[in-house]
Amino acid sequence: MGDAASADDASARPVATTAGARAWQAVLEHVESRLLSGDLAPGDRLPGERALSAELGVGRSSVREALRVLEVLGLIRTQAGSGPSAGAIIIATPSGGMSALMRLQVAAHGFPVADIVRTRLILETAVAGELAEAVPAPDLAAADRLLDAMDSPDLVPSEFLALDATFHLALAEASGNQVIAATMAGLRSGIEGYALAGLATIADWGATSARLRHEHRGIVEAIRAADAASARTRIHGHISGYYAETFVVPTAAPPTPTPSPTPSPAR
Amino acid sequence: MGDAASADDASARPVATTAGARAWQAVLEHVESRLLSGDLAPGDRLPGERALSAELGVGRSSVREALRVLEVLGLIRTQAGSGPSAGAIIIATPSGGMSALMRLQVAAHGFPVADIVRTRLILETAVAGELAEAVPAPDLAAADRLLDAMDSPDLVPSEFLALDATFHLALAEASGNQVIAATMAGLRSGIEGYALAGLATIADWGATSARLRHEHRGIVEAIRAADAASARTRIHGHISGYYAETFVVPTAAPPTPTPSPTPSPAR
DNA sequence: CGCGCCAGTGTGGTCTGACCACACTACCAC
DNA sequence: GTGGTAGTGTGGTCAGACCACACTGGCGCG
Repeated sequence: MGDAASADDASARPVATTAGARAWQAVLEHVESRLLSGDLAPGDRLPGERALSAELGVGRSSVREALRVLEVLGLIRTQAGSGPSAGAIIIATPSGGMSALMRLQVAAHGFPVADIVRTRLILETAVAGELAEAVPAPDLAAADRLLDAMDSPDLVPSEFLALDATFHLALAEASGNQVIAATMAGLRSGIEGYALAGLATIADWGATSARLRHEHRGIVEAIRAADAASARTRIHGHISGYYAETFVVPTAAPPTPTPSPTPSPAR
Repeated sequence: MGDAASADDASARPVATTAGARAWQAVLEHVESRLLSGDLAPGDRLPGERALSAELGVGRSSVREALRVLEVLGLIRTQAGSGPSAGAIIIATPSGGMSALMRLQVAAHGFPVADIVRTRLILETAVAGELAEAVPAPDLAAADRLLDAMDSPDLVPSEFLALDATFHLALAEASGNQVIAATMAGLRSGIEGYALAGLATIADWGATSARLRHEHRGIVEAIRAADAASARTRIHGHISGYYAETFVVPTAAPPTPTPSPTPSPAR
């Protein structure tokens, strides 16, 4: 299947509101085209299932199958009852869909954990570097709050890990790149189980958490100091260090390239 | 999954085979747990919809909604009829799900096109660097074939672009990182429409395509020469160059960091 | 005996109609 | 005016019924 363009590709590109071998795909395409045309935008309500069913000439079950997909993909939120907040409402929360995708693919052995870690390494290293180089200093308030919360001495490891994950996500969000932020959320979700399992292999949690906290501070510090090289190196060591400590994940990639960016285009 | 508003970290983790406010979620969780336990693996057939329905005590429609999600996410392939290839079969083809996710999120304005391009830049630059540094020289045969195909003089622009996309995907696949390969496939799918639209803004297609072909050769050449720095710089310039030429997408990130991998701190 | 056709069977795909729980709305009694 | 209640429309779920399809097996013909 790894052949050239369009081998599988679940949804064809007919674009037409109709068409589609399967009825539910027609619904998906209809919604997509209305989204692309600007007819539908985040915040809008989709027609009711029965209305959509009648409008497209398909059964309600088919409409529901499509809506289910949209819901899992983080495109809509459904709410029973009546009133302004009821029905299927367009939202754009990719992290949910990304998380579901990653978790299931890991479960089905579609994504090796090592690949996820390596991808995290690449993305986070790049994010740290970008944050450090960002001209208008990025807003790290959320990250700071999380670091403070992680200093609380009575956190159980799993709580600490949750804060840790949120901290890394906060950095990605601070970069302003929504694709990276959502991808990071998904990656983390995919390896969550493994990170928790790795917890058991840590001998001295106190020492490890202290080290992690220190590394976190160092990363934020490097970003604030606009020291991209240091930020990249630190975050790379931080991530690969944790996985090296908990379970064997060949990090493969070199610690990190030095920055030396060209002066740079504005943005 | 409706974590839109509140802190989204840990949510949707019931894990239990049962549970789940909605019936279709129970099915999803059941499949996921069987996947995690190794009870189900790629290549296996899921029980029939009717059997699953009876087994879990939910209606067939609910089972179907869950299967639809699994199908879109690239986890299963369904085939009507009878025989060994019929039914719902576990596969692990994340690129399909990733593509659907990206396309729809872009359509719903959940993902700005600029962020996708920036992410592509980061991933591809890293991939090029890794390929150049890979100890057992990576297999670039697929990439070579695509480059040869792109030399054909009678390609229409859209065909050329399709080959171009496949070439970039081939590089990602050569890196052996499935997460990156799938992500790249998704990213490309999300901006496909924009790339095609940008085609119209190119004045001299012949010159542009010649330049692209030359840049491609240069990238592969740098990788073969194990010149990571050059590979990174070239691919960064290649990608940002095309988008700069077709439509305004602030590439933001600096051309690319120089390599200087761990082992040999040359320079 | 061998080959080809065809009913049988089980699968996913779809539709229909029904019921439930819920949330909001409107109305009516006090 | 205030309170509660019936009404209405939504998604959520279920049950049953077809259909198209692909494979299986047996039957009949050569």
